[in-house]
Amino acid sequence: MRYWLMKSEPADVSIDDLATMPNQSVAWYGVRNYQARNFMRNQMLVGDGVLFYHSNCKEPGIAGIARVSAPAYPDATQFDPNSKYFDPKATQEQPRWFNVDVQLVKKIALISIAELRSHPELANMRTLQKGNRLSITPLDPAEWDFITTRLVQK
DNA sequence: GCCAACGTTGGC
DNA sequence: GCCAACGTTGGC
Repeated sequence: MRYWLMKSEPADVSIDDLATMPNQSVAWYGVRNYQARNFMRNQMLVGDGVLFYHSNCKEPGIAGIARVSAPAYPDATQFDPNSKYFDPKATQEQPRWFNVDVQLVKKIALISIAELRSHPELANMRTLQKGNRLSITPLDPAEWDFITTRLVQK
């Protein structure tokens, strides 16, 4: 069992959007970075813990707790010429991009990036490092525990 | 809107 | 295989 932080732009898919999806589950489509793809394809398992993070928005931060609900499979948007995620070099026989499904566990009161930065326990979180842009990052179990037991409001 | 940081592309 | 140029990310 691993733990992950996954960034989503709320203008695209927000925590409230996730809550309205069938089974409160969504395909994590659109990842076009090899490192993030490899995390999904090679390491993520059903049941892994996910922090759902709102990025590139007015109030960046952790907006909810989620879980991996399906193992990686080819990202459908790479085959769709009308999608902004279309990849002409991808084929059905040799897909280039993969995604897992992510399911809501619960929405939480937003934990802002400023709050995350204020805790020394979280100083090594990759999302908080200068220049980090990776949209999927592994979390230490200690970081997951700290956030889900100390920072999530009851 | 700015811009630092980073990943990808493509000419050589 | 190097590396400059370019495009993107994402907090501020």
